[in-house]
Amino acid sequence: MDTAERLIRSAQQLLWERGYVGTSPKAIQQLAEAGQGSMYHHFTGKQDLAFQAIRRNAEQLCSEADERLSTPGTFYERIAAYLLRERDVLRGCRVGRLAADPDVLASPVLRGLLDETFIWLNGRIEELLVEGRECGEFSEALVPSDVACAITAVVQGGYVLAMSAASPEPFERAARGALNLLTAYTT
Amino acid sequence: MDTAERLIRSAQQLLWERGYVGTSPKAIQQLAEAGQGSMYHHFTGKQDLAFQAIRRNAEQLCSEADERLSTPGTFYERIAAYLLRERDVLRGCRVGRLAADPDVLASPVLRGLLDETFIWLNGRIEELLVEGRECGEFSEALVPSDVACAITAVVQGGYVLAMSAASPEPFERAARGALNLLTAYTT
DNA sequence: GTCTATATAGTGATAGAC
DNA sequence: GTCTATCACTATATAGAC
Repeated sequence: MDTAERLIRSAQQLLWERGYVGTSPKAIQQLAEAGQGSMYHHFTGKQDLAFQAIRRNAEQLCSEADERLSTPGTFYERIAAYLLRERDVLRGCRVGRLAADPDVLASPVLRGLLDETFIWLNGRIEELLVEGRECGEFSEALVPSDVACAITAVVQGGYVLAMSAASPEPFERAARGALNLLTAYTT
Repeated sequence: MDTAERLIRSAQQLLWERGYVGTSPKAIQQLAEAGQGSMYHHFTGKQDLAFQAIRRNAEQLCSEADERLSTPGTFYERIAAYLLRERDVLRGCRVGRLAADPDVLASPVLRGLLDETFIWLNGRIEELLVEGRECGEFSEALVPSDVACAITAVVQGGYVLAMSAASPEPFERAARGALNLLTAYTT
């Protein structure tokens, strides 16, 4: 694996674990076993490297989510598969965590990566709800665009609660709670 | 207002806006118009001051939430009043934001403040759901402990989505989505 | 209680040799 | 492409005068 690749992967890991402000170029270099000079040869600076690392993390998140959401079964089951999938909850969300980072919020280009990710995720869930409603699995009273957003939010908020508690339990309860509510709209 | 109080309030504001890692003692001093010496006279260091500021922010959050949750009306209406209350969504949650901060997570005493806050908030919402179920407003199929957690998570996740989008809209949709789901369980 | 001076370490980047 | 040197700046404190 070449140096640029090692730098990106190290940045991916550290951004996930510590956010942008909490991650220094030096820490990335050490984890990647690369020198100062290497990093600034391959990337223009911290933000450039972070951009590529965050994009990579976002792609992986979308890919993993899509896997569960595309599972066979009813639409309810597919959403349940997504919400209840095994996760290392206490690592937090590799994308959502950055939404609390002042430097990310101040940078339209970095924040844009988060925005895109959630737009995609939300849209994907909304599709399932729309289809589920059309085929009669969900009640007509269900509002797909709002409920999709609520489901996405439950996951992100579940991480926040779990990190605060230093326990995966609040995440799991929130996920079960969302499904419990969704059940009421299944016919 | 005395110096210690000004320092605490300045810290409250900066911690809310920028998190713990993103807030330096110097920035707090400048906002409070206090000198280096003053701060270290009244507090043992950054963490001590932050602890008191976060506790204050947490108390205010609980107090404001309780106000809406204690409103007159049906239990559904009280939860709706909480979810739909006017907020400056793009400021984020003054407590939840810190759940992404590596230094806060590494400090049991700081993290404990977040944990306590969400335990209280969750418990308060669960009470309403339990009472609402007992009086027949909600279906017996509703699981209060899980749904309470989901509601708390929707709010926290709503902030994450809104900050990412630099728009309050995702928060509002998530809140409406949660209520849309809850409606299905009202009799 | 508040001030200024000082200290150690870290941050984010640039320069130029190899 | 990588290395070391250097830089200006900030972070988080401590010391001691006033």
